[in-house]
This record gives sequence, structure tokens and C-alpha cells, in this order.
Amino acid sequence: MPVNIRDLAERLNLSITTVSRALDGYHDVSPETRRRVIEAAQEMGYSPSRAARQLRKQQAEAVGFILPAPMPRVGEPTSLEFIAGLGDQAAANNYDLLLSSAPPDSDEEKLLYRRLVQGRRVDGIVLSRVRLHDWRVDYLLQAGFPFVAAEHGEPGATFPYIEVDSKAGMRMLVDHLARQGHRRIAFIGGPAYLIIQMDRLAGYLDGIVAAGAIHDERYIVTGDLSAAGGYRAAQTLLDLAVPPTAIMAINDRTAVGVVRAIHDRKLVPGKDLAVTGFDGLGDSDFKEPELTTIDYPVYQIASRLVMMLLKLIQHEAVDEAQVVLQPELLVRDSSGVEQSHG
Amino acid sequence: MPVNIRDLAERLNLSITTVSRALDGYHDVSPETRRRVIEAAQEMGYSPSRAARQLRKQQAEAVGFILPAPMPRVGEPTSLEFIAGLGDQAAANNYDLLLSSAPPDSDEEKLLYRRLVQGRRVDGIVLSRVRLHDWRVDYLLQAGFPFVAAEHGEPGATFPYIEVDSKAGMRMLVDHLARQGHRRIAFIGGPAYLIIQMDRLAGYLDGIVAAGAIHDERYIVTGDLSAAGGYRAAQTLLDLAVPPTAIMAINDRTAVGVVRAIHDRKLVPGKDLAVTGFDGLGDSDFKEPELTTIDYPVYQIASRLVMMLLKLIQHEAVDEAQVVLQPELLVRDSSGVEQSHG
DNA sequence: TTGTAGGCGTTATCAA
DNA sequence: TTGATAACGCCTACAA
Repeated sequence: MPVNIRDLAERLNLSITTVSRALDGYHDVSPETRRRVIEAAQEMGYSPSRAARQLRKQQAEAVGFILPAPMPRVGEPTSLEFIAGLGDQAAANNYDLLLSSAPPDSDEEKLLYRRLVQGRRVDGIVLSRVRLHDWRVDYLLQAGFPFVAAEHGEPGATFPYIEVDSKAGMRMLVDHLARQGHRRIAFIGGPAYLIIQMDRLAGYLDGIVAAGAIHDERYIVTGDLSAAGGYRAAQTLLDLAVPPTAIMAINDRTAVGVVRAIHDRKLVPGKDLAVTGFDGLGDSDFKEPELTTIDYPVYQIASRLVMMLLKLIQHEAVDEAQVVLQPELLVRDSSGVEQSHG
Repeated sequence: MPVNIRDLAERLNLSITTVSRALDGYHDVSPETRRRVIEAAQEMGYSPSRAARQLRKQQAEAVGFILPAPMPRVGEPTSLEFIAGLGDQAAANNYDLLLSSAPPDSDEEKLLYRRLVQGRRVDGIVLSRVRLHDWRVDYLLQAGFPFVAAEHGEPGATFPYIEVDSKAGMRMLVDHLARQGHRRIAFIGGPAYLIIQMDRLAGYLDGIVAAGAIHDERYIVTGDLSAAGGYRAAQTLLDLAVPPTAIMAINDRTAVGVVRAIHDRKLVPGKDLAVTGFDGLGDSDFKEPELTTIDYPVYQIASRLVMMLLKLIQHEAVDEAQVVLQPELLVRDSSGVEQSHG
């Protein structure tokens, strides 16, 4: 039913070949012909069939991203900004973005990745929430399939990525809290299998040592990157015989839960207890109180990741394949420093 | 490079036809042959080429969704839950989800939709944030292209959708506030071109009249569905000579901004001033204080929308094409009613 | 129950 | 500068 290249060619009394080349901007077609072709294409609403083009070119002209979503309705730890960044950059290059979601390490996840790769539905994949012993990394590397990630992998696994230095960021936050006089600083992390957990915990520990603050295993608890997880973890900390005076969360979502828990105890976050976040791929929005955190340019990173991926796909040289951005500390109300609002 | 159906057929000493039918579950193939084929397919990691299949079947086996994102980094008013719902349901049916983002009514948006439709990249489209005089609706209807929406259209435009009754929801909220003794109840809406703005404003006005509360044009202001917009709009309201005692927001994000504004005036939301939200396609997460709002089963709606769309695509009968869910009121701290936290 | 053959709409090679 | 032709990988009517 939709108009195809033959309809167009017949109407113009030209060969299919010529029409195809005129539209793809080849040089060996007369300006006049090109003009006519383009005009007619517009008029008839012609747009090449994706499938036919893909089949012929052996290229999907699409990239894939699978949301690592622990549960359908539970805090997916990826932000819309990230997705928008991927989508926009893909679209800008006339690529599609294919999206699914699956719980980390589930059979479903394996199925989805295999479908993308083996069905050649996409030419490349974007990974986020990289894990220790990440089967996705192994699989893609072994298959020689192009991919980029939002974090580095475990030592040994080398692949292209763009990230903000988690370890350094955490150290900056600890340092900031220590300067406020805090010595009992707790950390609420995420699942142990996450690279960001490894890094941020390491940064926390480094910071504690450097600041000469108290190192106590009881001050290190586990959440799940969600606000609900942060809420529960904060309860545990507040129930300690000697509770911390500052709570650092692995990400902003967790911190939101912490703030809630503090409120529920009739305490004031930022006054009775300092709270910090870390704005990984979680969303950044108005928080109450405003959260002291590390800035994370999610949209830009997503956008750059796609650019990188496209270069990889097109076998162009990628000048910088491992990008580590320096963290930027955002000091706000939640760490007890008075701020004025704009 | 990837294994195709011919490789598989050769290895098995079977014809391509037989292999194809064995995998597609046709009945006219012997159980033994089927077993061998499936086994070999698994072993060789065969998965049919998407493009070839699409071309042959004249079906993209994909659905599209374009995020209506006012700005890259500014409060995209659609939640991940919605996207996850679309993606999961699509994947469950072996369909892909194609995703992009574009500002409402922009040239970019037009380009993206046209690409999807004319390039036959998808078989159907999911619309959200339906607008008055929505060119997308006109375009898709006129093109006879299958689509479903997350809200009804303007009177006259009939197409399949699933929504929570906005008008009724707002009336419930107003009623709730009136019962708390509020008479000066304000409303912060969104862009006038949105159907949800029309509906929720109408529900607000109905509720005000029904409750005999004060109807004052100054109590009706405009935001942009984002927390930042809510913050600004709330400032305007709080600056009034006679400010309202309750502020209703068109969505939860806006309400978050309102809460912040109230805090910044050293007032306590839920005590000095009641606040309500409305959880449309915005995200639901821990808010502080917990927001009195209308529940919106975003994930389920997204999921059902895809099911509906697939039926449409496959020309199956859709039993209910216009689904209006009854709103559920969630009363929490922000409207001044004491709650106990679990 | 299995195989042969044609064609989906492009792009690319080669010849005119 | 333009045109005829083949091929991408799959599905399916039809034949065996």
C-alpha cells in the first residue's frame, strides 16, 4: 500500500537505480534529475522501506538498550534523561533506538540480548549498570558485537565507556562531610554485584581513612538503589546504639528514602543528620531538602555513548574509548550547609 | 557472518522450507525433524533475520513511542514505568519497541512520526499527552495507521485509549480538601493545549462549585508539568494578598515543586498548606511529605495499551476500545491528614 | 511430509 | 549520466 521506489521511478520515467541514487545523494546523477526525484518523493510521501534497506545493506541502522529493571514497578535505576539522550542522538543519525527491559541476570535478559544480537535487530548495544562478572560483557565481546557502556568493567575487561569517576566523587563527598565536623559517616550501598557499588564503596572507605573518620562495619549497609531500599537501610542505621551523624547514599534515589526515614523520626535532614546522594543514572529532580550530591551529566553521557557506538559500528577510529569525567560536587541543604534558593 | 537459515538447512540436509516451518511451529513437519531442527538452531545460535522476515511478511513487528519531551534535560513528563510497560509487553509478543523523543509540535516531531509511518519501521504507535487539535491524531487517522493513546482525544476524534478519569479524580481531590475545611483552593495546571489540562481543570472547577468553595481566577495558574514549573507557579500563589490554603497540582511533579516552594517560605506542607498531586504519566516515587494524589497504574496501562495495539495491528476484535478507569484517591500527609508510616 | 521457486524493496555491480 | 540485473534472507504457494 505505501509508495515504494518503483512507483516513484515509473511516475518519473526513470529507472529504479537512478531514483535510488538521486535520493542517496550520489554524485553521478544530474542536478535536474535529482531535483525532480526529490520533489516527487516528497510529493508522494516516499520513504525507503527500512526492512528492504536493512536486508540489502546488512545493517539494522538501530542500536539497542535494555533497561536493567529489578521489577516492573520498583525503582528502575535508569533515568529518562539517559534514554532521551540515547534516542535523540540515534535519531540525529537516522538510527533507531530499540528498547526493552529485563531484570539483571534473568533468563529473560539473556533472551533479549540474544534476540538483539542474533536477529541482527541492532548494530550495537548500550550497556548500563555494568556488573562484576557481567555475562553481557563476555557475550558481546566473544560475539565481537559492538557495544559501549555507562561504566567501566571489572579489571581485565576492556571496552569503551564513559563515566564519572565514582571513587573520586565519593572521596569528595566524604571530605566535604568531614569538614563539616562529621566523624560517624555511614554508607548505604547497592547490590554487591554492581561495579558502581564496588567503586563507590571503595571511594567511601578511602575517604574515611583519609579524613581519619570512624571506620565501623555497622555503618556500611546495603540498599537496592531505590528510595524504598534507602528508607529501610536508613532505619537500620538510625536504630544503632550509636547512630551516624551523616548518611551517604550510593545514589540520589536511595538518598530520597533516607530523607524520608529521617523525617519519620521527627528529625530534620541537613540539620540533625547530613545526607548525601550521587546522581548516577538515577533521575535528578527537585528534592526536598535539596540534596548534596555529585553532578552527573546523564543526557550528555548518553548522547556521547551513542556517538561512540556509531563510530564503532562504522569502524571509524574512536579517539577516546575510555572516558572518565571528573566529578563535580554540588553542596546543598542536605549536608547542613545553609543555602539560598534562587 | 551470522548463521542464516541456509546454513542450518545445509547442515541438516534439509530444505530451507522445512527448516522454516519446523521453527515456526507448523503442523506439517514430522516431530523427529522438528526436534532436530530446533536442536541445531539452538546449537548454532540461529535466529531469523529480522529484516528479511519483515520484508517478506510486510510487517515490522515493532511498535513505536515518541517521548513528548519539552526539553532534553527538563522534566520529561513520562515515566520509566510507562516505557517499561510498553517494552515488556512488546517483548512478550516478540515485538520491538522503537523509541525517540521530540518536543511537542516541533518539526522534529513531525519528522520522527513520518519516518516511523512511511518507512514502515513500526506497525503501530502509542501516543501520550494527547493534545487539542493534535496533528498526530489527524495524521495517523488519515493515514489509517494503527495507534492507541494514553488519553482520549478532543470531542469528535475517536480512537482507542486507556485512561484514568481525570475529571472525576480532580473532583474527588477537591471534595477531600473541602472536607478538611479548605475553601481557598488553588489549581496549578499545565499547557493549555493538553487534554489532561482541559479535563483536570474542568474537574477542579466542577469540584469547587460542588463544594461551594471560592472560585477565583487568581487561584488558577499555569505550570509546565515539571517540578520547576510547580515551584514558580506556587510562588505566584503564595504572593497573593489572600493566598490559598490548599494547592492542587495537575501532576505529582508539579506538586513536588509546590512542596519545595512552601518549604522555602518556612511553612510546612500538609500543615500550613495542603498540597495534592495527580499521578498521570509522571513518576511515582517517595515524596516528602507523602503526597495526597490519585493513583495511576501506569505500568498496567502501558501494558494494556500495547496489547490493544497489537490486536489492532492484527485486525483482531478489540472488545473495549475506550477504557476509562475509575480514579482511586490516595490520602496522605500532604493534605493535612495525619498518617502513620509503615 | 518435504522440496522448488518466486518475490518482498532495496542497493550495488556492471554495462551501456 | 543512466539502466538492467543480481542478491540480501526469509516465507509461502504450489508441486512432488
